[in-house]
Amino acid sequence: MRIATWNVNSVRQRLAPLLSFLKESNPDILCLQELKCEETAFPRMEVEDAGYNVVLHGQKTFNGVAILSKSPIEESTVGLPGFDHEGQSRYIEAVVSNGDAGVFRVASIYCPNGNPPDTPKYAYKLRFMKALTAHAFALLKLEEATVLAGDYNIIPEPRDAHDPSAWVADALFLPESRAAYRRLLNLGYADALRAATDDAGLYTFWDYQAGAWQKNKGIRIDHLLLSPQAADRLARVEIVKEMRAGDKPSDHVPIFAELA
DNA sequence: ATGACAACGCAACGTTGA
Repeated sequence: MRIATWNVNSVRQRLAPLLSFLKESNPDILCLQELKCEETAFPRMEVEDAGYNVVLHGQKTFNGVAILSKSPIEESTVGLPGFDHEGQSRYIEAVVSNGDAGVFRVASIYCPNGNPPDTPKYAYKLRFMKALTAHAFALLKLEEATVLAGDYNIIPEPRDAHDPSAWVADALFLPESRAAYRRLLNLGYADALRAATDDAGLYTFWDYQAGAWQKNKGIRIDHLLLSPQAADRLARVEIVKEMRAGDKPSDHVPIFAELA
């Protein structure tokens, strides 16, 4: 069972790379973030023709999250429970029965960026993380194979940035942000990549500006968090780095967890 | 060298993102 997450930075601009990713990488489940369109503008027919069921929470211009699944989606909920999202579409959760692989609960999450830190945007980010942590704690009690996947907009550790010193005052790397991420891990969720490797220099985002990709000045901010029941089955993690080098790339690349 | 990007809405350039 292969589950991936990808911030596409506009699903309409990324339709060709998305369809080629579905065909070549063949994920069973794919979580998307930053759709940047309302549900009526989502390329549903193209995605369904590629063999996927879809649930999504769209929004004009900004945000927007989706879950794509080869197997039928049995139930889905829109929005982070207990959180006043103020009109921002950043969370969708679904239960998928994946044949012999069993039942999975999956969330596609687009955590707020939070910059600049001295504004309400940062307070919103921390408030989102607090609500996410409370919900993640409640989900643990279900004792299911759960994957909380998405763009967390948090660099967990210095080894997750090409130049950590450049990020010390940024909402993505401030101590409060990193502590909020650690609180999720401390509940008992595993950061899939860190369960697989200790290597530094593994990134999921490279800025469009200043040749960041060519210089490999990246950061790791897209994460798959696994409940104990999911983590027990983790076989492999892969960052699909080559997607950043393709035509009209997103500034993020997909990351996969393969569960046995 | 102090610039360098992309997407949106909407038809000029300000806002947002990271």
